[in-house]
Amino acid sequence: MKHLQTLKLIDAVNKAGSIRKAAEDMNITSSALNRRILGFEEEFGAPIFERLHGGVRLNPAGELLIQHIRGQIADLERVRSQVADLSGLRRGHVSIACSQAIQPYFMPAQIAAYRAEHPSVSFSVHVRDRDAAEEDLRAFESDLALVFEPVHLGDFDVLLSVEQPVYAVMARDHPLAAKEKLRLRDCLGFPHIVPPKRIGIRYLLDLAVASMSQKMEPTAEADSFEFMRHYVQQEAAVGFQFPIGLNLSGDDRLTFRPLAKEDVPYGNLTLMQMRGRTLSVASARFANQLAAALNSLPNELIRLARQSR
Amino acid sequence: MKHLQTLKLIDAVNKAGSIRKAAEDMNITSSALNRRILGFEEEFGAPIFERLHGGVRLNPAGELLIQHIRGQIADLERVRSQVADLSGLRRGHVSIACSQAIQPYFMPAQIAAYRAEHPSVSFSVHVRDRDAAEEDLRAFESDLALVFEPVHLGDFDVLLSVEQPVYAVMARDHPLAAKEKLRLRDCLGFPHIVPPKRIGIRYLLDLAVASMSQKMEPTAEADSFEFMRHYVQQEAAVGFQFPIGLNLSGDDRLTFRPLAKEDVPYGNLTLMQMRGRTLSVASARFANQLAAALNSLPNELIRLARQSR
DNA sequence: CCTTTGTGCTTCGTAATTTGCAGCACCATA
DNA sequence: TATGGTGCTGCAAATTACGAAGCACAAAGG
Repeated sequence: MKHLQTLKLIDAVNKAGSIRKAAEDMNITSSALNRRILGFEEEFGAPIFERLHGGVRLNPAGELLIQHIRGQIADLERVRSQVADLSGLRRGHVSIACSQAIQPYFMPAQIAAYRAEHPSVSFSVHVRDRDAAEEDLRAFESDLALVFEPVHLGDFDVLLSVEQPVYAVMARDHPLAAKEKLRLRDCLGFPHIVPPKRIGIRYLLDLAVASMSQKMEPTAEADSFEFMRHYVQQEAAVGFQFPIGLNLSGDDRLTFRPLAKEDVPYGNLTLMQMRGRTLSVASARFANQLAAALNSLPNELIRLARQSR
Repeated sequence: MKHLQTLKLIDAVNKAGSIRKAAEDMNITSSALNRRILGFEEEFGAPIFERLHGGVRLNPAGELLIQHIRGQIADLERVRSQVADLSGLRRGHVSIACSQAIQPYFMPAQIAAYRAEHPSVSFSVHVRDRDAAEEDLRAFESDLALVFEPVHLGDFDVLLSVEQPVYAVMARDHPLAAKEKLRLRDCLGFPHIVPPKRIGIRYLLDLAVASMSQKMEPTAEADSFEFMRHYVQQEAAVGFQFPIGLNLSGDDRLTFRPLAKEDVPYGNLTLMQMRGRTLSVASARFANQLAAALNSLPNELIRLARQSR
C-alpha cells in the first residue's frame, strides 16, 4: 500500500537500528530514506528517533508511534480480509504464536482441518515461550496466541482458557510405569529433566516444589521436547509434558502418567488476542475452531488415555 | 499528514457524494482526485465506490474501509496528543457530543474548569439527541458522548452512568408550585409541553404514561428547552427537564419540582466512548473530570434544591 | 426531441516532488 | 592517527502527480 510506505520504512529503520541498513533492506538509498524520516518528523511535529553514534533508536514518542503504525497496518489487513470475504473468496492469512507443546500434534491437525474447508487461507506458526508469544501479539506479528500460563493477562483479550494436567513422561520399562497415578515426589526420586524457567510447565513445577521439603534437582534442563522424549528412553529418567503435546495412544516406547492435581497445579492453556483488536475473518474463524476443539479436548483425552492402556 | 491525504480524500468524496464536488471542497481538480481514487482502488484490490448516474456512493467494501480510515485518523490524533503530553505541553483537543440538557450549565462550567488548568486544550461541543450522539461516536466525530438514555449500549464502552430524576418546570405562580412533591398525573391535568420522541426525557415520559389510564396530550412539542422555558411563563403550562439542565437556585421566574420515581423512572445520564478505543490524553482526562463531577452531582443537587426554597 | 447540466473518466504537456550520487561533518574504535 | 561506521545535505535526473481540456454518458428541462 502506497500510503503506508513511509510508516513501513520507519518500522524498517526501527528494526534495522540504522538508516543505512534499513535503506539497504528496503532497496532505496539512505539519502532518500533519511529525508523521508526527517520530513515525517517535521510534519509529525516531534522527532521520532534519537540519533546516537552508530545508528538511531526510537525515542518515547517513536515508541508510541510505532505501536500505532503496526496497529494501522494490521487493521488495514483485516479490512482487506473482510472485503475479500464478502466478495466470496474466503482468502486470508492467519498468524499464530503457540507453546511448544501445541506444535507437534494439535496445531498441525487444526490447521489441516481448517484448510480442508478454506484452501486459500495460509498460516504462519511461531513457536514461542509464554513471554515471547505476548510480545508477538503486542508487535502485531501474531494475530492469536495459544500458550500455557500466560504472564500478563492485562493487555489481552482471553478468548478461551482450558486446564491441562501435567503428565510425567518415561520409558515403557520405567519402574514408575507400573503405577496408575503418580505423585510428584515419586518422579523427583528418579533422574528428571525439566524445561528452562521461561516455559510454562517449569513454572508449574517450581510452584509445586516450593511447598515441598524435597527439592528439584534436574539431571538435565532442555527447552526441546524432542530432546526430553529421547533422553528418557536412554536413562531411566522422568520428563514432563502436557497431554496436548503427547501422542497418548500411538507411542509404544513411552509411557505417560498424569500427576495429581494436589501435587502440581493444572496448566492453563489460553487462547488470546491483542486487547480490543478486530481480527481478520480468517483469524476469527480459526480462533472459533480452536475454541471448539479445545472445549471438546477433555473428553478426547479421556478416550485416548483409555486406548493407551 | 501527508500519508493520510488519499484517505481523507476518500472520506471527502463519501461526504460530498460526487468526485467533482469533493474535488472542489479539497481544492484540487476532479481529474487528479479521480485518478487517486482509481489508483487506490487498484492497489486496494477492490472497488470502493459504486458509480451511479449523478455521483458515487460507497459500496460495502467502502463502508468497511471508511470505518478503518476514520479510526486511523482518530488514532493518529491520539498518538500526537500523547506525544505532546509527554513533552509537557498538555495540548490537545476534546470533541464531545451531549444531550441538550447538559449544554446550558453543566458543560460550560466543566470546560471552563478544565481549561483553567490546561489553557491550550480546545473543545468541540455537539448537541445531539441520543441517536445522533451514538452516530457521532461511530464516525469518530466525537471522542466522548454524555447523553440521557442511550439506545444501543453494545458498541460502546460506558465510562460512567448516573441517575437523574425528571423535574417538572413551571412558572413561579403556577398552582402546582405550592406542592412539594408532584405526581405525574397532577402535571398532565394542566397544559403540558414535551420534547419530541427522539429525546431521552420524552422516552421516559412515554414509558410512564403507558402504564397510566391518563393519556399524554401535549399542548406543544418542541425540541428546544429555551422555548419550553419561556412557554411555561406565558401559559400556566408544565414542562419537563432534568435538574442538570436547570439553574436550580438562580431563577426567580420558574419553579422546579421533582417527579416521584414511582411515576417517572429516573433517567440514566451516561458517559460513553467508542468501544475499545484509546482516547487522547486530553479527552481521557476530561472524561475523568466529568466522571468525578457527575459522581458528586447528587449531593450538589440536594444543596441547590435546599437553597432554592 | 433536443438542449442543458451534471456525472466519471481519459489524454497530454507541464509542474512538483522524490530519488540517487557524491560528499561532508562527526564519532568511536583500532 | 587511520578507519569504518553513522546521519545529513546540494544538485541534477527521474519519477510522479497535477491541471486544463475534452469525451461519452445519463438524467432532467423546455
